[in-house]
Amino acid sequence: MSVETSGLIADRALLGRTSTAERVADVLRARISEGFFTPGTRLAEDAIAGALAVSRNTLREAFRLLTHERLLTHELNRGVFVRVLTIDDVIDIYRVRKLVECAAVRDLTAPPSGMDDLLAAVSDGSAAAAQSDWRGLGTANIRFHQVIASFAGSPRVDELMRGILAELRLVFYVMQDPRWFHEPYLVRNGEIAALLQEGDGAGAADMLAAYLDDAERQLVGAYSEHNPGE
Amino acid sequence: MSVETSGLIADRALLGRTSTAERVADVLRARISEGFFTPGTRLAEDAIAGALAVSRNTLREAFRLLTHERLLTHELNRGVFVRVLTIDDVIDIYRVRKLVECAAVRDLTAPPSGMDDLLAAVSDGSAAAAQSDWRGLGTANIRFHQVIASFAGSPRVDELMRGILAELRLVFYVMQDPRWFHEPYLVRNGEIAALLQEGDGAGAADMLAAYLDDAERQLVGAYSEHNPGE
DNA sequence: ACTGTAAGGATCGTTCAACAATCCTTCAAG
DNA sequence: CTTGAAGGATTGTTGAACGATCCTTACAGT
Repeated sequence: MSVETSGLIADRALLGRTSTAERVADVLRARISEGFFTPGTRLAEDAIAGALAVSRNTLREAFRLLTHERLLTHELNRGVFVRVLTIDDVIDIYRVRKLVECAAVRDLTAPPSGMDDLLAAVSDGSAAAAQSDWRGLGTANIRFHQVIASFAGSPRVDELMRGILAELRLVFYVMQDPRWFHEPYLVRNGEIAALLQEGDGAGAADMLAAYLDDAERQLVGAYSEHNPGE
Repeated sequence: MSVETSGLIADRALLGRTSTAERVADVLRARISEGFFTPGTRLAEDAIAGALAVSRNTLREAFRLLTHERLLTHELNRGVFVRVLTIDDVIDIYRVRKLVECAAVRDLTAPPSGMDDLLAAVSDGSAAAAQSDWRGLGTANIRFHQVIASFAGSPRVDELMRGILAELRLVFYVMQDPRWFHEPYLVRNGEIAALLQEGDGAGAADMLAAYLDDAERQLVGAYSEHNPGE
């Protein structure tokens, strides 16, 4: 190479433009996670293709992406629907979270890089709670755990966690009253962060496990009550 | 319900027929994992659509699926290619395997259900090795670890593992001499299975960690030698 | 009241053809 | 050896079309 190009390889990602199908998927993903499309809603091809001004074929590519992310379910000849999670799904999601999040922190003996992101998520949560912004509290809480998983230092774990938490959001928007669900865990997030800053990964892992058990219990309880069947 | 239907819910999956795009994805996935399409190969839309007698649109849906599974990469306006793993990918794959497989067995205190599948994988591997069927040995080895992950009892972990191991196969077919890579681990698989049968999950987890460290080292060494760049 | 059948409309599944946008190759010029 | 331009090839996206499947409604039949 004649000139210094090594500084540019980090910019490659910026060049990776995005196709229409992916942008459509982004829009739908955002709409779903914001609760605009609630679980169980059917997404008709003609209607949505028309509304977004894309062709049905392109929309179907986007549907395939989101179906693979488990945000949509696809029933042959019936269309795609926003996923409705069963209790088993919720249980499994927490199984994965316990496995991943605890393993990500258990072997830590020093505050990992990215610790500031974790503290930022905690303080953002506090700020949101102080303003009674319960939706913001939920977002901060989710980011907290995303950062926890990132301590594994693995892109694949990050992506897994992103998907798992996106699924979990499907539940949050089914039940009203996010305050009731998110507020109790604000303090515990702070305690976990403190343990990690002291380099006590094992202690943080134990506390996380208890945390997740409680959250799962609470969620399953509310869910089976809200959805007596199944 | 007037009749006993609870036994039928397990059959629902059988009813879920499959679309053309998914069948096409199945074909391509099999071709990739069998080494027919080697990493780096470009999959031209016209050629493959014609060969499989499906339309380009349907084929593109299949491409999207496989891209999301990380078996293909998609470059805008250039087409899709069979994924070529970098050393960082290999390292990350083993990071995930260590995290998942060890966590799946560490807390076991009794031989889990599915233990027979594990033993079957071991004996299948032995049988394949006895016949110098190195490809069969590799398959048995992969199944062994798939079963290990299944001890987590989580469908999502199962799917994650399926994807991770499918990615790993991309490496196996790049390097020749599967015997050299798979044979040394046959004995260790047996030892791990024995520990699990004694209910010593922690011991099995430790041995798995060492196993995976060795395999990663060996693979990275061979890979950087085969691929000096990067 | 319950089951079965038939017709109709709506939506999905898939294909095909077309065209613009982008990339790759070739080749000539500097 | 690099730059630029022309040309062909492939992808990205659209629109229309048609058969297949599902849903709804209506109409019997028991």
